[in-house]
Order: sequence, then structure tokens, then C-alpha cells
Amino acid sequence: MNTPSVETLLAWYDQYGRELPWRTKVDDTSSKKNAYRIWISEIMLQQTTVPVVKKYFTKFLDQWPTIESLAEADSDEVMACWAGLGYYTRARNLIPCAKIIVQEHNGKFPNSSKELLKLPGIGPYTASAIQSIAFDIAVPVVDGNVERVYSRVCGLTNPLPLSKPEIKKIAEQMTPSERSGDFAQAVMDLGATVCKPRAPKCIICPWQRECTSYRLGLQDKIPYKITRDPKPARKGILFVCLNENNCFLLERRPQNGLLGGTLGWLGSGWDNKSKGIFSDLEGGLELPGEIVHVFSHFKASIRVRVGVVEASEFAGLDIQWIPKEMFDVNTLPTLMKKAYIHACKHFDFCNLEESMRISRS
DNA sequence: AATTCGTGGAT
DNA sequence: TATCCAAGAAT
Repeated sequence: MNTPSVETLLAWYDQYGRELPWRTKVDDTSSKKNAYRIWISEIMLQQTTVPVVKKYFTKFLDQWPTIESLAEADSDEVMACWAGLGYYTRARNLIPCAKIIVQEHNGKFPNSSKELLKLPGIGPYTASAIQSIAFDIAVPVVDGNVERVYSRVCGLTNPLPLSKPEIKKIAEQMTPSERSGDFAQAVMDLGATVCKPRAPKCIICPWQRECTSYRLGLQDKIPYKITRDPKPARKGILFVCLNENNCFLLERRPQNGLLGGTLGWLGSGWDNKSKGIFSDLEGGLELPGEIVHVFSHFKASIRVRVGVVEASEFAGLDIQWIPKEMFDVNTLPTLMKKAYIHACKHFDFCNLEESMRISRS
């Protein structure tokens, strides 16, 4: 096998690498890169895509431009800013992580993997990414892009994730002592824009000549993967309710588990949790149709009920009564947003009595 | 080690 | 419509 050329890829990156918000230097007085911005971008980018993160990154950085400001941020506001991005544990970990860095590291990110890995929300990938991109330390950075690129270039016949140890070794060999951060980002850019999961653009790939998969015509087959089980289906209910004072009934969900720490409607069935007084058989006005929402590991089909409830009925749950005029649906995770939109499509919360009468008929 | 964590776009 | 899957971490 020909060894992929680091120089070739760096030259490609210099010409075709993407311009991204977190790659622009904000500090004109210093060439030092902003580890805080890189950290936020890396957390946001976990298991999602650049176009999605772009929409969140700028908003987040405007609101909390420094590690110190984030350390003192309000948790509910951070969760609201994150709403829609998914994997909410990432958001929950931000403030604790910022506090540790401010209080125990003098506001500066540590640059050793040992210290980075102690921080909440930072695992092997993110630790190496921060070391590499923020501090130019020559460590291998392995994400999904890197796995795919090296699987193809080296023509790995072992399927993922079994080939991960092999890929790690390849990354160690490839990582250059100079410009290691640029090289890491170059491989990831290559994976995202050229060596894509489907229909790779081998015709314009800077590593075409040394790519074993291309030579063998296997670029659409590699990386091989172990097939996984189909997602199970669940059914359930969500309640979009007002009380007599025109306040929506919302719950701050438990910190751990599905949609942990986010704000949402009470419900039952779909999240394998009991909500006490709510059951599938009681209360509210059931709207026609259903919401379908696909989570990472199951598919939920959910009916929506609306109604007027009394405040006193919900003691014991971490609920919030939010005045209708204060309510912002964009602070809810996507499932809950869908439920609200579905409810509004069939029900006028500004005209309760009329809506109840119409919906009943 | 295997599961559990969202979401939206592409095909 | 069904499936894949994207800059992973925590448990």
C-alpha cells in the first residue's frame, strides 16, 4: 500500500478547507487560538453536522463569549439555547466543565489528555481534538470521518467498529509533528466534503492515487459495517395543557435519561416512565392524528391531548407554569415542539371554550 | 462491552 | 417510507 501523503492533504486543506466560524481567530492581538471556542464547537459537533452547528454556535458564543461568562450562566438558559440540537447531556455538562476550568485551571484549558479527560463531557475524541487544534500537540484525532477515510484509503476489510484499534494505529502513524491540528481538520474536512459516506467524490480526491478502495473499486462498499437491529416502536401521549390563568403546564425533566434536563409537556407511554396521575385513559381532549418522532434508539408515535388543568393537581413533579405570552416553543426539544405545533393546528389556545366545543363536535 | 443518549438531511 | 448516519460520551 502506498502511504497517504500528509503534505498532499495539507496542501489540499489550504486550498479547499472549509471556512467555519470556530476557525476564525477572534483575538487579533494574539496568534493563540481560542480553546474555549474550539471546545464549544467540538461539543456541538458531536454526532451532528456542520450546517446544523453553524446555526447554534454563533448564537451561543454571542450569549456566552468567554469561559468565565459560561461558568456563571443560568442552566435553564443554556438548555434553552441548546434546544433542538439533541443529546442534551452535552449541554448539561457545559457549565460544570466551565466552572472547573475557571476555578481549578485559572480559566485556561489544560493541554494534557490526562486533565482534559477528567472534564465532564470531554472524552477521547474531544480531548485529542482540543490538544491538536487548540494547542498544536501532535496527537491522533479519530472521529467518524477519520474512520471512514482511513478505512477506504487503506482498504480495511475488517468491519467497523471492530477495525477501530487498527484505525487508531494508522492515525498515530499518519499524524505529523507539524501542523497536526490542521492535519486533523484536513482529514475531517476530506471525509465531510469528498470522502463522504455515500457517493464519495473520488474524482477530485487528493488521496485518490494512494487509495486502496478506489484502486479496487470498493469505495462504495468500504467501510464495511456490522448490521444493527431495527429500532423498536413505542406509542404514547403528550398533554399540552393550560391552567385557568392561561399558563402552560411544562415539566423540567429529570437530569438523567431521555431528554434529560429539558423542558417539555407531561405525557406517558413513550419514554418508559410513569407520570403519576396521567394515564392513557384519563383527561384532556385527544386531537386527531399523531406525531412521529425518531430518537436514536426507538421510534415514537404520539397522540396529543389538550385541556385545562388545575395547578394543585401536580405537586411532586418538577413542573413550571409558563404564561402563554411568555412561552417560547423554541426553548423546547424537537419532540415537544412538534407536539405544540400539532396542538395549535387543531386547537386555539386563545379561545379555549370555543375550541373545546368545536373539537368535541 | 453494550446501551443509552436527538436530530435533520440525503438517498 | 425506511434507512443511514454526522467532529462521541457516559454508564
